Parts: sequence; structure tokens; C-alpha cells
Amino acid sequence: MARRTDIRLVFQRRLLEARQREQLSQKELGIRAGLDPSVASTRINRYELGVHEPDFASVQRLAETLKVPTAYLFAEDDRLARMILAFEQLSVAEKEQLLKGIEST
Amino acid sequence: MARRTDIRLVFQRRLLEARQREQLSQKELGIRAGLDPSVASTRINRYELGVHEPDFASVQRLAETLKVPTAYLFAEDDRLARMILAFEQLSVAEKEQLLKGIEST
DNA sequence: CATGGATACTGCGAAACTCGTAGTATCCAT
DNA sequence: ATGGATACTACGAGTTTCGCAGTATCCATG
Repeated sequence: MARRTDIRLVFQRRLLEARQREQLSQKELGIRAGLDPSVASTRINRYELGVHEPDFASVQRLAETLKVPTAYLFAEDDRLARMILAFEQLSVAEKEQLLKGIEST
Repeated sequence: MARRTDIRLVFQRRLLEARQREQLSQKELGIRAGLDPSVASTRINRYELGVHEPDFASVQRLAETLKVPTAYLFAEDDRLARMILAFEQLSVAEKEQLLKGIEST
């Protein structure tokens, strides 16, 4: 079986990249995600460096704040990551049409 | 902002569905994912019912065992979930072609 | 180059969580 | 109605993340 990259490294990288895309500091990201300003910097820093793991609810709040689907933060493959971002931009009709196309194989 | 479904519920549902697709018991899934047989049933049960949350590494092992990308287990939208499964079946060339199409909008 | 403000990062004990153990409950084929 | 497989759970022990109180680094400006 093809070994996947350690999901912790994946998460760290996706989190960093998405935060930089939004041009937010670690502290600002944490605050916008609902953390108390006094702990925002600390916690985001530890998540990004892989010191600690956030619980699922925190992951979802981070994803929302960064305007990406939660699944994006766990996309091992870069192509899948790109697809997830592109897919969410489509209308429902476009999504269905696309699915119809590739699920039929 | 459009409120997303609680990611914990999403994870529980995806885990259950994927396990049933593979026709595995909770215990068997746990064992195949590398858990000691004496704790496999307990732990998978708790993850599936949302009593506890697995750490990221465990999530990845479960995804591998269930033959889905880790991202799949966190797909809030059913269409995105289907897309993730369909996408991984494609060849690299097909993935690139697809991305070229939907990223250009 | 020196200073200061913003940003990134870390050690520590307290608090919160998941863990394994040892079960019980439910389902269902015979 | 019984046994075996499957699903589920209470509880204390162990492990992890938490907030706090910092230090370190970057870099713009005098």
C-alpha cells in the first residue's frame, strides 16, 4: 500500500498555507476563530508547529475562518487539495454535472 | 455565514458509512487499523458514536483501512464527499485535466 | 546601530480528555 | 431459548491539551 504522508504534517502545512493566503497572523487567526485573545497566538502556534493537536470543533472553526472546507486541511495529495478548493466555488448544478461525468466510469 | 454541520457528526457519519461499505465490524476495523484486538471494538465504537475523538494519526489509519482519503472523513458536503472518492480513482493525467477545467473559471 | 512593536515561539503545573479494563445490552441464526 | 457475534458503557488511570507567563526573532524607523 502506498504510504501516505503523515497527516499531522499535512495539517500543519495546509493550516499555514491557508493562513498566509488570508494574510493573517497566528494571533489574528485565533481571535477570528473565537479564541480568547490572550491565548490565540499560543494555540495557533502550537497547532501550526504540530506541538499539539486541536479537537475537531476547533479544526472546523479554523477552516471556516480560513474560508476552506474542513476536508481541505486533511488533503494528503496537493491535487486533491486544489480540487477541494475549486469544487466549492461551483454552483450546485455544476457540481452535479461534474460528478455525473466522473462517477460514471 | 452559512453554518456548517457540526464536524463531529460529519466524522461519525462518514466513518460509519465507510465501514459499512467495507462490510467490517467495529472490532474488525479496529484490528485492521492496528489496534490491539482487546480494545479495537471499544475504541471504534466510541469514535463512531462521538463519545471520544481519535487523534489525527488514528484518523489517518482508519481512512487507510477504509480505503478513503483522510479528507473524506471530514467532508461536510455530500457532493464533496462523492467528489473526493471519485477523484482518487482517476489517473494523474485525468486529475490534472479536470483541475485545468474547473480552476480556470 | 539601537529601539520598539509585532510576530513567532516555549516551559510549566492545572485542567480536560482519552485510554484500557471489565463488563452489560442487543441482535439474530439455529 | 441459547450461544456467539456485535454493539455499547461506567470508571479510575494515564495522557494530552490547556492557560499563563514569559523569551526569541523579525524588521521598520530614528
